[in-house]
Amino acid sequence: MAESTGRKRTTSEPRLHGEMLATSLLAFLKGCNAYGYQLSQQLSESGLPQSDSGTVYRALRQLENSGFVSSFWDTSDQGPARRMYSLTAAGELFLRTWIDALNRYQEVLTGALAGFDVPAATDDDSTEEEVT
Amino acid sequence: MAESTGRKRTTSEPRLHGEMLATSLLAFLKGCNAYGYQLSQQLSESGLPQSDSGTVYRALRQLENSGFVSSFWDTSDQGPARRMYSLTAAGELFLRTWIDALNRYQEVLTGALAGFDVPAATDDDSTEEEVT
DNA sequence: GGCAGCTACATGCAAACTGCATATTGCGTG
DNA sequence: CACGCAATATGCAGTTTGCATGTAGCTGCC
Repeated sequence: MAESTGRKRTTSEPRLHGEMLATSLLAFLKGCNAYGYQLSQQLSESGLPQSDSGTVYRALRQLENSGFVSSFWDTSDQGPARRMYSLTAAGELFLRTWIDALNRYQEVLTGALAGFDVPAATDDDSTEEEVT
Repeated sequence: MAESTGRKRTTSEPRLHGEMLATSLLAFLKGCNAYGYQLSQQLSESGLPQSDSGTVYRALRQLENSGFVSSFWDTSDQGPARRMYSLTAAGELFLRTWIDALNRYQEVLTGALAGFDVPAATDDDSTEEEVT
């Protein structure tokens, strides 16, 4: 319609993307093989931030280029052909490595809050309550 | 054409960036105020993936534009002036919200490795499965 | 038949982001 | 002085992303 050339970052919610999107996809594929549309919907129902379907398809392609997933065209069912993805050994290894890094990351975040108020502490916590 | 100008994506390690960098910075600032160089070094020693110092400075600027941190020039010590950052209330709220999303994200990842089905994720943590 | 609507994947574009190099200023030291 | 470190900042080109849009196959409905 009007001059809508500047589209990025308007008033929308945050979207899942980047490495967190990629690793979420790998995690879903660890459970069972799936295709893009299906994964996109699983993400919508996962409680994570929403993700753009175009970004999901591109992320899957990149994961394939990196060797973390493999794909083939599935025409066994009706409807448009589906590109079925499955996790490779390299993808699973990457996922595990990522989870290790994620634990350190989470330590940094929760460690910062630890001295103030952490409702559901991971381990023991002394008497440290709301500080206002 | 130019053979030395294209420097991206050669053979380097993964770097911390994006929202994970931003939230790590917020977490450090939750503990105490700090300036960019200092934060950049804390990140280097944190066990997280390394981060580029230029990216750190730009991330801090963006956090300030978003209202999550505030800054002032500190010239009390010797040496070049330091831009001191401190966490704002909005930044702390954002950090907490992010940690909530992070927990869901981590459930997705670890749930995938745990055993393909996490039906009762409420309070069924009596036994810990070891997945070989 | 016509056609709207859903499924499933893909891409064009401009804005945003990133890695690397480099520039700048202030200070200390041999 | 020349050099290096501390501390911040930016230019550049390649990459990623959000949003819109386009393609094609199938179903339901009149």
